[in-house]
Amino acid sequence: MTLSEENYLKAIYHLSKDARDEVSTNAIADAMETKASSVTDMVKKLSEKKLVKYKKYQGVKLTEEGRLYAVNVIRKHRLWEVFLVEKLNFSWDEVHDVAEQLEHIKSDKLVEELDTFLDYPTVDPHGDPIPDKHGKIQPSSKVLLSSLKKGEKGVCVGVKNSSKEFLQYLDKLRISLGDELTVLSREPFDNSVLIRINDSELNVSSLTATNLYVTKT
Amino acid sequence: MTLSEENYLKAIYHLSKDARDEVSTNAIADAMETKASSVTDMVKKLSEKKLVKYKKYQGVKLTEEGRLYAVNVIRKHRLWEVFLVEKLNFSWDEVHDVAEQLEHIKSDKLVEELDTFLDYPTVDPHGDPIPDKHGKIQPSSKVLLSSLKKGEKGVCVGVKNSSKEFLQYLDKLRISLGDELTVLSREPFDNSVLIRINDSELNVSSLTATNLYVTKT
DNA sequence: ATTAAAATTTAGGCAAAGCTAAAAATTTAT
DNA sequence: ATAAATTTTTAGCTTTGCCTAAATTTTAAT
Repeated sequence: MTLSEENYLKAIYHLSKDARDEVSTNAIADAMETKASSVTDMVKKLSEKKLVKYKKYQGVKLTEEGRLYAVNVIRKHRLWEVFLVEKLNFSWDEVHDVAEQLEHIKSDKLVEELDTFLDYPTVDPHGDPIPDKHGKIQPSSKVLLSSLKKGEKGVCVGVKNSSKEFLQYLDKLRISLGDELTVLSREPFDNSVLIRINDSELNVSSLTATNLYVTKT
Repeated sequence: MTLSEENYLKAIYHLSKDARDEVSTNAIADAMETKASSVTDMVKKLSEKKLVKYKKYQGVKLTEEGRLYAVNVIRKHRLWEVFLVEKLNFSWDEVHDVAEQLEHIKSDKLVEELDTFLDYPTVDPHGDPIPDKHGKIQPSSKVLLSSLKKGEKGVCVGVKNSSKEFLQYLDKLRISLGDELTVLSREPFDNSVLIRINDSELNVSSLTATNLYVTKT
């Protein structure tokens, strides 16, 4: 399996929220920053390999084999992200490009040993679930901070908008990955949220609260 | 820089023990398991990029820039080997293929953080020196067990012949990487060596002693 | 129901990196 | 010193993955 084929499978997987719906050529081209004609070429190739189901002009859909392959690449990507953040001092926003390369390294032993070394993590640094080696995925449990009710607690696991500005703003607020927080109150007027975090109280704007993911605890 | 270019630079580096001598097209082709004509093509390309010095029919030689690039790939390869052996339970003979892939991952931060995480190792699991980030290499200090004199001590750091048979034989003798040993006596008749290792005495054949690297301590 | 617009595919090309076979240069051997 | 053998290069072809432009199909609009 080539690097390019793996990237196509991954893109198709991410584009099909629902396993039954078909993904359009243009959607894939946009996601991969390539041209529709290139997508058509590759999709034919993947189709011959029985990794996708494809009918001209009708869009494309992963076969079970293709899905498993894609999920395995995602498993590797997310395990490497955990490694980078927990062991090599990378921050949330720095991991993506490197994990994008590491996910293509081929070695089953490597993946399983890495999983063991990291103590079998279940979510990556963005709060997304890590598929197990059989391709099973726990449904994501992350929710937006804005959806927590008064009194509920959570742990910061990721951001929706990962722009540099937002990440730097979070740094300024001293909010970082893994921090625990409690919702003290919510302000109906402007939808801002008062939270307790790192032993101090902080009022978070609606915009911030709708861009910060937490897992309820 | 493409993966293929990196592999050529690395091969040329390994083939030129002496920085001044020129490496032949055929030697590169053999080392890389490719054809001489392919080598000629690539060498022209590297020459245009000023990474090698090349004159038709005269062989090829790394420029300083090319040498630095090659050494950096080797640095990454050896750091990953240390990681695989020390953190992920790989054995000496399993690391090569995976390190061969990992050495091409592009991220300066990754390399420096990995170096820190591993506590700045100076040799890889085969006893070969790890270049520093400026391309400086400590001369290798590994010697063959057969060269140690009576009373000298060393640490096992690698093998000359890395055949499966030999590695399995070492396992059977309970000799493994990092073990300390002392030469108790040498037998002039058959060049075998009596050593103390892991709190027991062991007589090692000449063939074994000439295939096992140690660093003197 | 046509026609216009949008999406998709086909056709034809390009660059990278490899190959084989033939030509050219160099080295070795008589 | 010349011929034979070896090494290296050139020429031309292949595959992968991408591109543009043109053709085709599907979808949307009147």
